[in-house]
Amino acid sequence: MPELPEVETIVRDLGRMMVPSTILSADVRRPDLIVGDPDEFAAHLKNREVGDISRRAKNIVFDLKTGFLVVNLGMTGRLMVRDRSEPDDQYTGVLFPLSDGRKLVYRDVRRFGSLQVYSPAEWSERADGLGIEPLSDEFTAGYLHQLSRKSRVAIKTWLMDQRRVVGVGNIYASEALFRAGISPRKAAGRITRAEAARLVDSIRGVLTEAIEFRGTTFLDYRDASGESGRFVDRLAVYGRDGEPCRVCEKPIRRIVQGGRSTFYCTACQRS
DNA sequence: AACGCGCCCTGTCCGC
DNA sequence: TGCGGACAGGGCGCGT
Repeated sequence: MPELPEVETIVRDLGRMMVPSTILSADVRRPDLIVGDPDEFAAHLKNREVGDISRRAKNIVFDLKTGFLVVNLGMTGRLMVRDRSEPDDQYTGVLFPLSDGRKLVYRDVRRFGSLQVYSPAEWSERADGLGIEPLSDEFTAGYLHQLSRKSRVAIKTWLMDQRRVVGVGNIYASEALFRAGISPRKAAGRITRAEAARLVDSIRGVLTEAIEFRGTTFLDYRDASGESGRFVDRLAVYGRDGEPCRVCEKPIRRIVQGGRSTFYCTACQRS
């Protein structure tokens, strides 16, 4: 569900709302969400001070000083801070009562998300194995161009593979390719150096703007207060099958790549 | 090695 | 109205 801008929005909200704070315990209602032993998970979360909350790829990372709580929202996961008295529903996966009378709630209808506790060494190894951050200085035209050389998959599918560049999912892959004027069907290995430069700028631009608008609520996404993201109004192609292109007015087309919907303008994205 | 596919799970919508 | 199929911001593990 959530891509980099949505996760970043939640991380910034949670930072304001719960740093510092203390997690009293973990009430695991849906054990299949926990990677590893749910009992060990709960044991590690007894009276843990939250030192820092950050993002790596699409993961929300709580620094508990003794280790890291890492939350991946999957498609429908939500992390919210609520008053302890507010009711929970059947989709509540894990409840974390806080020492100040509030609670951190993980809720997930489809349960594709996951929560895991890592030791500092385990987390640093895992984080090192992820692709680079698109908003970091490492993400350059040279990097993208070089790495895409040997791939024959479509560039849209390539962008969504988290082993090279993280954070870009189904919505922003389509949006970035539209901004760059590149067809989503073009083989990654045929992207030119100039196109790579445009794509890097487009990815950076669309992710940055989406963060400013607090993410895209297409269906399920909510921020840490339960509010929708406003970038949905700015989407150029995603979910606009048959509607006129905002630039040339030709109808936006939907195709399926790797089992996922892709949206693009056949006129504006010819290369 | 890279790639394509199936699967995890629940809800909603659309066509017959 | 009922039912089957497609589809929904992700990611992992498998076989080729």
